Amino acid sequence: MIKPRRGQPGNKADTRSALLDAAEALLLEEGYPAVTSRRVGERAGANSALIHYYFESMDGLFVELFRRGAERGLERQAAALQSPQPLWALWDVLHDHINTFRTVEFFALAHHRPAVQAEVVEYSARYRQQQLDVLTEVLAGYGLDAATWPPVTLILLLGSVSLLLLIEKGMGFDLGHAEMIAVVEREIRALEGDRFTAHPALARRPS
Amino acid sequence: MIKPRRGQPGNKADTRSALLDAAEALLLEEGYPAVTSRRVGERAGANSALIHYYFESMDGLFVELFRRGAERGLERQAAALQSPQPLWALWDVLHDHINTFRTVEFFALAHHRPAVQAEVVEYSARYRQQQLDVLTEVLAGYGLDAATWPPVTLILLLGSVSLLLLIEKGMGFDLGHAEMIAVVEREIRALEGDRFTAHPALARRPS
DNA sequence: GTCTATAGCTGGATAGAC
DNA sequence: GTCTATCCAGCTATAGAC
Repeated sequence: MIKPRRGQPGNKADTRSALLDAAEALLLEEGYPAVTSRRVGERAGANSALIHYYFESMDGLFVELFRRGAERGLERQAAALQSPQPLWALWDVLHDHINTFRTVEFFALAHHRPAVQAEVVEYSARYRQQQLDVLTEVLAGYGLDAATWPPVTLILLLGSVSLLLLIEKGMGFDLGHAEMIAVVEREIRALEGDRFTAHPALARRPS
Repeated sequence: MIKPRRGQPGNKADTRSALLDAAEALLLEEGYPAVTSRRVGERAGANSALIHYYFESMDGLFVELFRRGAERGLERQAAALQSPQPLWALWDVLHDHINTFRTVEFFALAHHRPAVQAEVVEYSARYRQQQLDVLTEVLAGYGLDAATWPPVTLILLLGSVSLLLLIEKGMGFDLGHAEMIAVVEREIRALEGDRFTAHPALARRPS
């Protein structure tokens, strides 16, 4: 449990990862303005000058950080979509607050760092396309009329509702949230039936 | 059309407003990180020290700026809700990209300025309550079953969809947006009938 | 690879003249 | 009220020793 410092034996070449990990922790705990070269270096137990050695610039660090998280998210979503109940699984993934917090911070960052924006747009398209590829067939299998409810609209509804709910909840405001969640889950149930297993987040929570 | 400088006759005591206007312009054009004391002062044709004279701190400026805009928005929303077609009118108001951009910037700001967060939460509640007060009756009048579709859920759906669409559009990403808008407007039409008048934004646009 | 040291800039805030 | 001048802090980035 000793926090290893860089440059010691046994910790060779993962300074790069340590910097990314430190940046991610700061991003989640305090938001992107807290992700400065000095603080990232300090938190990683390394020198801030190394950020420029590994990533060229703060822009490079942010882009790399976003990519790493987005790739993980895509894999996680792909796994969820392969569940026997892809709608429930997708709802659970979207409803994860850590993921959403990350997303919101990068949306905000994208406003002012063109390099980040390009990355966010590219991965947004990949996320949505992946959802579409799987759910188009699944929803047709549920007997949903694609002319009336194009799959992409259900995807957007799920995504937008969970985003807004999590943003608001993060600020300590939740007027109407319970009703909204009840309605969403009722509609999922109408298509996909009752959840087979418990909500992963609940299952993971110690009783 | 001459940009007046502070301190000249005929422009007496509105330096305060000029500072707020400058801050707002910067916020909308470049996002909140561009709203610095120096730049606000410069843009307002005034001295940056005056920000501390009028608002005590940058925090004070942001809070005041948010309040001013939020009050205007509330009035605008109240007017929309009194329309003969309140759902169409609300959809139009929510769909306004300037307003939404403002909102998103302040959501982001709220993450790191507790004073701003408190303000955002308070006004969020007032917005939603105002929507509820009017639409609860209206929707009942349309014959909508409140047990199945509580009014607050429709309000949240409209709000969340327009927020996500505008965020994405702002980044140059709009996969599925057309389908989503078509579905939303179809559902509004089912409740409230065809729009009586053209979309205000379209009506305002020069041919 | 990792460090120290530092240049160069921009920010918020305040003191005090007018 | 409005300005100038200034303090102090924090940031990114780079040069160069080890």
